[in-house]
Amino acid sequence: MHEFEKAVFVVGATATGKTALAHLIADRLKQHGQTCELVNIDAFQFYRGVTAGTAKPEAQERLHYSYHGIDVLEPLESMDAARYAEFVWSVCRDVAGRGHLPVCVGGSGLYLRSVLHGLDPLPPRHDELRNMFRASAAAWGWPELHRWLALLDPERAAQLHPNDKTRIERALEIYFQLPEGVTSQSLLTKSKKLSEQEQLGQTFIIRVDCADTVLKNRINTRIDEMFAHGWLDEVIALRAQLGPILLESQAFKAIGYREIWAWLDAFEASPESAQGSLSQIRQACAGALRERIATLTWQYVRRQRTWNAKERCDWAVDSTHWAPDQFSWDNAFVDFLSK
RNA sequence: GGCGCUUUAGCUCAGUCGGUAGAGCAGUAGAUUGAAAAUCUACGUGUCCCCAGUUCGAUUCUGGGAGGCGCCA
Repeated sequence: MHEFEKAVFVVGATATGKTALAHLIADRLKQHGQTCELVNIDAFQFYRGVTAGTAKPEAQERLHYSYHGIDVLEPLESMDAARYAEFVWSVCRDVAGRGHLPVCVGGSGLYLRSVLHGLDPLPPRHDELRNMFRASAAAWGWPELHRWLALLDPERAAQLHPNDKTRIERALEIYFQLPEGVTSQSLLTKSKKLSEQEQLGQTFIIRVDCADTVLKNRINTRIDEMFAHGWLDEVIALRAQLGPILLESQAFKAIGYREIWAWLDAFEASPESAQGSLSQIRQACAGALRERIATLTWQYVRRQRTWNAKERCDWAVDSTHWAPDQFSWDNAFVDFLSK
């Protein structure tokens, strides 16, 4: 099974330098006559208007490296992992058709997984069903829906904790879309460890990581840069344009957006807002809010590392002392490129 | 200087009508099959500010001291 021919993946936790490494690879290969095109595998960079907080590459970089998969959705639209994999595969085929090399960059574990290995043929996302389940859960609580699931799909229910609302909801959504007599478990074939699962093409996986203290500093610096790039104004504008419905959107699940929103609410409700100026808001952003966002980002790093540890790694790059001019190719990577 | 409040986990604070204590957040580990930067799970010994007194027993009561906050001077 080949969903795409040949692709390089640059993966790793946030702020470890995936993008810089991908650009370096593209530049070096260009010198040897090989053109790369970059493909975003980040679950938030595809939303238009949600920019400052998602560390998207600069506009010139997007052109220069022929980026795909950035700003392809409106802020209130949503994506799912299976659709996303289809998109990446088709982009990679196009890129290969031009004789270029696709380099996929990103840190979203489930999305990487679905691109690298594919997902089993379960029924798709179904928002009407989800809304029904959510209404029931609001009345009865998720443990009650878990008990219900235990009657309908006992095998799946046994795997899920009664509080795991995301997965209970998904399991019910699957159950109600399957023909009678077909169980979700009977459709599952991908139960092997990720590192042992079949690959859907010829892939080379580069994993970037960085020492904790350095990474924490980079995260802080990056958050400062995000605010300097107008993160706050971006949230203010989106809020005025689209309103509270944004809080329900997938795009706004990106770290920091809901936190900034809540801070704006609190600020407007406070007495200081009467004579409050934007500079006061910016000051506050440099304080407690910034801390909170750094904490959330670090927690995310930990989750990414837990996930990444289970995926194959062909070349581990340590970006702690990042020096592009001293960077040398890994032999396995050279072999992969020449194949 | 006087009066009041306060001192308990890395932080914010509960609580023990006297039997050595627990939430949230943080932290650590793990999970993850179409929301994934999401979501979920597990993990809690800390001179209960210090000294003395009462008591079988004090983090808890009493007295003194020290730090913090507030009000009055």
